[in-house]
Amino acid sequence: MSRYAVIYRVVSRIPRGRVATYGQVAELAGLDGHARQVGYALHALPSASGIPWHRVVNSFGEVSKRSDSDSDELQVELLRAEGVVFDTAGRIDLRRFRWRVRAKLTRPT
DNA sequence: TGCTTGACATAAT
DNA sequence: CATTATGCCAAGC
Repeated sequence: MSRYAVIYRVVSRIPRGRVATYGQVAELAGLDGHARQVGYALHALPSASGIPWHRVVNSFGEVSKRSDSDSDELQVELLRAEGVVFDTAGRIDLRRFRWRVRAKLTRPT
């Protein structure tokens, strides 16, 4: 199985209205630490793949700006359409929208 | 075939 | 969470 396939599977598992970071996806995909490949996998991902790639953001909960097109805007729109709220800095409050599947990553203060 | 770049993360400063 | 440096895998040239 390609590493990409695992990544896609994990991304597909992200609940609607929730977001996950590249690092988290990488960890869940078994690519612990290889967050870069997650982003690259999504980059190579076709638009019609049905994968909710827009639910994947960087560590700051912000939509990463890529070299190509205005897909970043699209990603924001898609997330907002799912109920995800962006603050004035264009970032997501991970404390509320972070996809918690791993208690290890959650920090209940 | 080999080097550079890329939707990032983490540790150190 | 600021910046800088390093690591990882795959794709492009």
